[in-house]
Amino acid sequence: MNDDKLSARRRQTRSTLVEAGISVFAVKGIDGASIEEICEAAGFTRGAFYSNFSGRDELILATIESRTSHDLDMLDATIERWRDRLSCGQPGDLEGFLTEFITDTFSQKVVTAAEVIAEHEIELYCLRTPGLYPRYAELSSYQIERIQSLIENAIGFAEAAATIPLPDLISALTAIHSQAALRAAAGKRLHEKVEIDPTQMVRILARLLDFDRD
Amino acid sequence: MNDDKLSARRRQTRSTLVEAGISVFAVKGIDGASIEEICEAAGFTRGAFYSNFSGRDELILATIESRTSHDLDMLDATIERWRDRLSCGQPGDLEGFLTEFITDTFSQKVVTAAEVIAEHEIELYCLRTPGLYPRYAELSSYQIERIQSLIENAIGFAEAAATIPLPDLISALTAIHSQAALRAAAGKRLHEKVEIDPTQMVRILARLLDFDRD
DNA sequence: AGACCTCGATACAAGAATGTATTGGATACA
DNA sequence: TGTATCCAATACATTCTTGTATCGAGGTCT
Repeated sequence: MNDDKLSARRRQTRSTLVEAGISVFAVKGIDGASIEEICEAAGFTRGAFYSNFSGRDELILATIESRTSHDLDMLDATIERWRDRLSCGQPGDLEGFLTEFITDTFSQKVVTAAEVIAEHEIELYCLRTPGLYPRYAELSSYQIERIQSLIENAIGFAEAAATIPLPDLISALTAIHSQAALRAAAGKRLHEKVEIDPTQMVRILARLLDFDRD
Repeated sequence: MNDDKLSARRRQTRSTLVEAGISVFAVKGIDGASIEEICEAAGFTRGAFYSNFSGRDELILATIESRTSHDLDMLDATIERWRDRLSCGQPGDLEGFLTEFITDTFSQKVVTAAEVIAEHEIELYCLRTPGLYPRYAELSSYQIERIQSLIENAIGFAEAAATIPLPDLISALTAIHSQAALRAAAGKRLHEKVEIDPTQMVRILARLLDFDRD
């Protein structure tokens, strides 16, 4: 987690290995991928790997740390953007507003098909690896917090109210997004970007809100 | 798929291996589980395994065939039950009706934590295994068909109309269910049963329908 | 420039997993 | 009872994977 102490070279190597891991995991699964394969994909040898990580689990750990930290930055930036927006006027048309909101919140999260698949793979891996689960759960909860904050803002801005408990609303949206991403990734080549049509989520979100406007 | 030609003994062995596979997959992941481990869990040796399956993929295939055929039977039975109900009266209170419907449709599907996790594991494995994906997709689509049929019935019975396209409605419900099942399975021991509180799904479904009643 | 240090490559040993070929016990059948 | 068949156990050869211990190139500091 603390990359700070590491030399630039080392940081670069680690990050290359992490990226390679994602690519290989998407094809072979986490346990199906040998350390050797990952190193090969990264252009290193196993020597480099074991000099940087104690083993597979530590690579996974580095992967979720890096991924989450990136996602959190994106979410925080989005929160900022929407906070600004709060002060400068009306939402305009509802459809457009929600579409923009959903796109902003969810679509920056993941890009290539490989990343989507690897993310699901990692989720399961952490679920069944006691040493990894607590950290995974912690990092997930940070993301949920941010998303909740975003949704609260947006709802307030739209002068609306959630008609179901907020946690349920959020988990529904993330579930739908996560499934949609996986479906979209299924067909594609690994490095194709995954585009998720926001209309399903928009429609559902719209239906789960009450609008006080007259 | 055609167990018909097999002797009872052979059928029993295969099914034991399939069950053992599910247990082991849930702990080790599909690629993390050695054939040996699966056999050990089943009380057989590798000789039995290779006498029954050509390799890991064929075991997975047998697993999804067996699982799906069971699920389809359940769904068909549920469809029957609801068709009967159509003829014998009013839905009564809406909340109760939807709760019963959701429970009926989704809750019989999966039982233990191990099964939930293994199911997700298998989904990803099939996604990245070209030889398995077509069959997996085919079997999934049968299930979707049944669920769609159920939902159509229920909506009609409740004298309601979906306010978003039916496929979107269904995929939303399955996504929510699937995520809820995984979350519920996460904490538990492998053979504990997973209970999914239907209220989230009920509330959302209710919000996604328009009721023509007066 | 020279000594030091960092970091990845190489070589090696040990262990794990796979798949096959063969064996032996049980069961069905005549 | 004898015999043929089926099916899982055993034994074995091979390949894959892992982790460590060592080496050496390239950079850094004085």
